[in-house]
Amino acid sequence: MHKENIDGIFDQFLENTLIFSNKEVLRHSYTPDYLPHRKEQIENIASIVAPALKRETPSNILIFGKPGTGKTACVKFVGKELNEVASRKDVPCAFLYLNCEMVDTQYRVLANLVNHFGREVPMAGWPTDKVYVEFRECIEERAQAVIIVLDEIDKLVKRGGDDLLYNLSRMNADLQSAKLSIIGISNDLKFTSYLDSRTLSSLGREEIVFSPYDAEQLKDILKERAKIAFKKGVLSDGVIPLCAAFAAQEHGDARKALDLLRVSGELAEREKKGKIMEEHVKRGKEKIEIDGTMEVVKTLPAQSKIILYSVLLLNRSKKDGSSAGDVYSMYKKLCDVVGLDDLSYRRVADLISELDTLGLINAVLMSRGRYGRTREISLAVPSKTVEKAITGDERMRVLMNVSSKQHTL
DNA sequence: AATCCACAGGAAGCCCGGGAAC
DNA sequence: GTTCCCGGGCTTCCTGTGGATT
Repeated sequence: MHKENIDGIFDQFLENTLIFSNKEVLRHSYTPDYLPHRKEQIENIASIVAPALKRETPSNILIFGKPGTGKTACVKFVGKELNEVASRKDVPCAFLYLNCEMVDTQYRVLANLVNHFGREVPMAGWPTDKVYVEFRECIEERAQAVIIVLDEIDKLVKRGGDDLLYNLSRMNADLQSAKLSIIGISNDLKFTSYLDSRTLSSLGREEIVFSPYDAEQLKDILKERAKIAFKKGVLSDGVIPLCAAFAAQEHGDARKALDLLRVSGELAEREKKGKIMEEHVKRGKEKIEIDGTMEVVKTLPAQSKIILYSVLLLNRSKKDGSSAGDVYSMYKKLCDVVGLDDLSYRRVADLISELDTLGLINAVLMSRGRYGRTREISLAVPSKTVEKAITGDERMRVLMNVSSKQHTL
């Protein structure tokens, strides 16, 4: 009897998929078999990488493009094909993918690579050069052609991993039989300015740019996925164009378009509607924005939460943006209220920059002439959402009692 | 033209914890 | 245990700077 009950609970969710037939297709982890409007780039990458199959060294590649322009998907696609051909023809060839957002230091990248070949290297503890030696032995041993994909390579470089790139790009010279080449993927066009010129000339032998999708192209992408993702006839006509139009506004980000389509579907499903309407897309857009900021703010470290709350309070009492100095003195007061030690100005300045890159605040460098140079800081997301997310944290609850009037400067 | 504000942001170094090796 | 190495968070000290005011 109990069992029946439990089954019943899940049946409710499993059977009621009026909308989706395969939701996975709409997630970004999914690599599709067909990438509309990227034929040129795929062929380009493939032609550069192809020498690996003839036991020659492929040139290194740098790939640039805004988020959601299909860089990762294309590279992974080529990699998959390459691995297939290589194993069919019995050519020793390895195509390794690493995301430098997670694996963001020289040591960790190397350790990851070596572990990939089945040798054990601890994730900490060894001197770096020892890991280098290990890596070289790995690939020499099998006389492999190794293609390393470093996704979000700009993150690695900004955190001081440029040594790694230098060393890797130079390594080819003293390899006996193995071949090594690197594909770097970056969102940031200017990241090359952080690189040593020798590294750059080797790494950027080939450059490929992925331009943002326009609304028409996004429509094609969405249509392609929608075929697999949804049951027949659940999409009303305006849905895909609307998703595409919203995403086109946001720099042609295909991921956002897919997210929007998925969330719209989920909304429709939750309401037990058999059809996704344009209205679902509009609400879906709001939901994504709010959920996104909630999540980001909630996971912020305590110090950053206090800084963000300072910006919020200052924004409420002033019309224009506040200076970094204002934020800091407010921050110190709030630290006192919460009962946390305050950090140095220098440190807070860095945390402010982080909040800026997260898109939670806008920090614009302004020169006020005689009155100095400072960043004018304002909130970039709805203050209600931020307030809700921060005061949801037990430790921050006392901040609810602080009104902006009490603490104007 | 010189001054000078209110910071920006680089460099160096400290301290800690995680982990390996001896 | 002691002694290494790595990397993150943080502080201290520092030099650099756009432009309104003098």
